[in-house]
Amino acid sequence: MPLSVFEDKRPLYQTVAERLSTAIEEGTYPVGSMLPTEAELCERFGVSRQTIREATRLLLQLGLVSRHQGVGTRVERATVAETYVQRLGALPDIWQYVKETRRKVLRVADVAAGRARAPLPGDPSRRWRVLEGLRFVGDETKPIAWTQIYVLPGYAAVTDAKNRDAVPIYSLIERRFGIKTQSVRQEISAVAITGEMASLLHVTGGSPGLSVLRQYVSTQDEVFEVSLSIHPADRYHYTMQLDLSLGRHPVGVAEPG
Amino acid sequence: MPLSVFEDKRPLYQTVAERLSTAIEEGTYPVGSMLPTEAELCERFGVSRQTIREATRLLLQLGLVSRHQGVGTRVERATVAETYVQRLGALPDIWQYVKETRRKVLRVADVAAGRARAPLPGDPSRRWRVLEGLRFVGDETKPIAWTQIYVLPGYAAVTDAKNRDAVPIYSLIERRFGIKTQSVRQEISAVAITGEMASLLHVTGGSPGLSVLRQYVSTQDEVFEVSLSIHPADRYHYTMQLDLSLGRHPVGVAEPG
DNA sequence: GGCGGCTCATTGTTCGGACAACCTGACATC
DNA sequence: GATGTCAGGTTGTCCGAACAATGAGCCGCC
Repeated sequence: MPLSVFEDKRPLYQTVAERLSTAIEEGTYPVGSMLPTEAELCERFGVSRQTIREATRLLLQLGLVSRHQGVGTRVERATVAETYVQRLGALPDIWQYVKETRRKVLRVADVAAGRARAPLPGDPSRRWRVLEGLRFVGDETKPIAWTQIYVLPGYAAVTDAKNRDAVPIYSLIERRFGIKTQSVRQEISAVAITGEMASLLHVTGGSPGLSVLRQYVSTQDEVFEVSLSIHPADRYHYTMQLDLSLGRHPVGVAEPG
Repeated sequence: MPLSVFEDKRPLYQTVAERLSTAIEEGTYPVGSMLPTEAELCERFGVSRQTIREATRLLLQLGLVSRHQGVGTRVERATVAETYVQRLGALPDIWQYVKETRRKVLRVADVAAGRARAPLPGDPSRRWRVLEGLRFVGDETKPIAWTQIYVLPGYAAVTDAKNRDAVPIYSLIERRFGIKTQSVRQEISAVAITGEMASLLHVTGGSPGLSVLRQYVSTQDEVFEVSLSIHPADRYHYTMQLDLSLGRHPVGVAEPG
């Protein structure tokens, strides 16, 4: 079982890592079971503990194993995780147009969650601050979107901020209240643009529109902002790219095992 | 400059890493410059090289520095990269319904890129194989989508496969020709459903629909499949979640510096 | 039975040392 | 000027060793 002296230009720990990952894939060490202890691996491969730790560190990065002090090294997966991810440098990239557009607020009001146009989480009788308006690009007179932004009452103060129309609301809330956006949920669908909204957007009634609903979730797991945008079909489309990504991709927050 | 004996329960290398990252953020070591050599850092902090390497390994994982054998350790960023990512366990998750739906192909033909309904890359005169049909969910008689799938002529053979209607086409191509999907570009927009498509989808002419256009790019950087789906507004919406992610996020392939 | 403390196995951290691999720049050579 | 060679410096790899931190299980006490 000790490593052969031949055949190897690569570092020792890489060879060890490959042997281990092969063994894992072949079921020698089933998912959920424990890898031999570091001391035992040292003996088996005839290398130092440093080398074993460097090898298992590679497996760790690939998400194949997890190490637990006082317990041991557990096999988590048989094969490398493969995931497609959409990367955004920052949240504003969601709207690729956010920098070149301006917002015009038409109405500010308080509304009960149950009576809002957008689905708001929590108690239906809870009141949210809502900012309603239009979004324009450049000097165009035709708006690119009709928008509603719902803000939790506790953060409603930001709707009075001077730079309210120049900076994204979620960003104002983050700065003013020291919270951080943990995730954004989006729901995109098609709708018919009718009634007052149609005339505001300069389209004929019943025209198709793209509806984008977003929920901003803070690190405290609180939905602190919900936004709804309706775009005329010919003035906006949503593009994204998903890239293949290998390695460690925790599927959830729960610990495996 | 050596570390104080007091105040520290954390591992040494973490303290060192924090001191270094602070120095980087404050501009003591500007982006693009070289960190002191490991030997020098050992002296300055009064720790062993192992500790220094463990510390810089942390900075490495955060994307703050890069190490180059024979050269040194270079500062790459002043602050931690922050990114929002959408994770998909596997490509089929794009359609969360893919497993519960079935495809019915109405037409198979060859068409020049320039005359296709979907924008196809490359020479407009190049001919693609196109699979046109409907997608149903369960036993419903109303289709959930009208779809077109364009396949490069070289891979057109898969459109004759027995399990053509049960497995995603891109997956067939991957398996049969041994290629791998590197990325998927998506464009989502709203459209009006008219003409023949409206009657096939059982909606009245002019109804709003959600259009999803996808380009599948292989690891050889070749667009090998393009798909177009039109969904009636009330029968489908696209949901996704973007999660905050810290650490190393190479924006491009190019090497920094 | 349940609780607390003890022991023991295992990984985490840190030291000191040695040589290999690699890059850069200076120098010699053609 | 272009090319090859060499020396020096820097990170990469590997060894041996020791102690700390942690978690699981055992055991006794209440």
